[in-house]
Amino acid sequence: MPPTVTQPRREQLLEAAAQLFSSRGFHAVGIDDIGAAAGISGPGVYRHFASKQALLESLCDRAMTRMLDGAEHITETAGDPHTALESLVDLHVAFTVSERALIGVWVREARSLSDDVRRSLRRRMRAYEQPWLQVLGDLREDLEPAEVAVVTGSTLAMLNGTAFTTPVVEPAAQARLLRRMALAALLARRAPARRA
Amino acid sequence: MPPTVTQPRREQLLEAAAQLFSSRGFHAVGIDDIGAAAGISGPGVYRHFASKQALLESLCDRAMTRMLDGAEHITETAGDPHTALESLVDLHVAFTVSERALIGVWVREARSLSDDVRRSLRRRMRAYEQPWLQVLGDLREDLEPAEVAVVTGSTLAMLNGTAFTTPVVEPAAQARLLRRMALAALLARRAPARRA
DNA sequence: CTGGTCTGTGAACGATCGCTCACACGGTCG
DNA sequence: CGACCGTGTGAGCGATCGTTCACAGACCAG
Repeated sequence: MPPTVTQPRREQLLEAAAQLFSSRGFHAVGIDDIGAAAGISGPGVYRHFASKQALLESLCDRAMTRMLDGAEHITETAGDPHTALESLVDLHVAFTVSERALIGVWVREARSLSDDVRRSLRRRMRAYEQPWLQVLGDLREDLEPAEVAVVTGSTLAMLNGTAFTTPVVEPAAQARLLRRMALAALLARRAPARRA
Repeated sequence: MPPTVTQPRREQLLEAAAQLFSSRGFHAVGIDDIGAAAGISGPGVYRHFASKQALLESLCDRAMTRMLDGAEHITETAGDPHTALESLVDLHVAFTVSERALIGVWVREARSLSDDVRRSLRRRMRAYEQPWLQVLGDLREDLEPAEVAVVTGSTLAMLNGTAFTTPVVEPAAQARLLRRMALAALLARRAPARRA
């Protein structure tokens, strides 16, 4: 076994909190639980974070930052709309696989944020959705802008939903399935292809 | 205006709790809030429910019962697999529209239930998904059973996800969109139909 | 009228929990 | 060495909140 490089305490706390908040919920997790999961106990957490709220804010901020970092990279290398959409889907699917806990926290615990922080994060979320709306608006001229938004939001909800179910197939296979489903949902026009 | 028939207090409490739990979260809502929203105050709630937990259990039980009631009705009148699947989708879409609050409570607050109750409800949820797995297994011979389960769960997650977003188009239009997306996602095989 | 049940109230209790505080230990610097 | 700083601890405070309790009015039966 290679020598285990111990992460800085702050990082341990963030990962512990992500796991705990995601599985048990923000209000059901105590400061003592978080500290214990990171190897210290109780009030030691306050040497690294100002409050339990601040921990939650750091987690949601981190989730949003990581999503935006990837999305920015996509829009730069934009090809034709269809491949761009495929790239966006692939990116988000990969994110739901690699950052399950962060997704779960963001989706389920955003309500527990202060109004200011929640508004700010929602703004950044809209920025994340912007390329989706742009690309899908080009591909789906049969839809009004509001409908494009609904389709985008529902697709993201489907992908994010995997953070709430225990995985039952290997991650790669699940990613392929989700990719196909997402693209089908995004591009579904009237009279979906029906096979004999 | 017809004379307003005042609902029994117990029903007022359930609806108030559904709204509050769904929008603010179980732990963030106080007994006083629930009572106030139902026209009584604080401890009066305990004349109708044994505890706050019991209220949550009643709500989740009600959500599951209403879902199962409808699903049972479908499997009786089963036609060919494809129309059966369409009926299942239509039913669930209608449910997400008419029972937004209950869906939100069930999806986000199931963690706050006792282990016993949660297990029982999860069992009933599997019963609800059973016809989906049956029908979809017939239609998608390219998938293994575990994959059929993933596709079903993801589709339901997409539909349920609408409980978390403020509706932006009229309900009927949203229902049509969701129906088409769900069917496309459920039936998406490799190489989704690509248009010029 | 009298006794009983149902439903409501305000006051208060008890437990939980986020958070603060006084203190301790190990490093580093002058 | 001694001062300081970063990091940890256990004890305890203060507030919130679910819950209980004693009591009161409405309604009904006998």
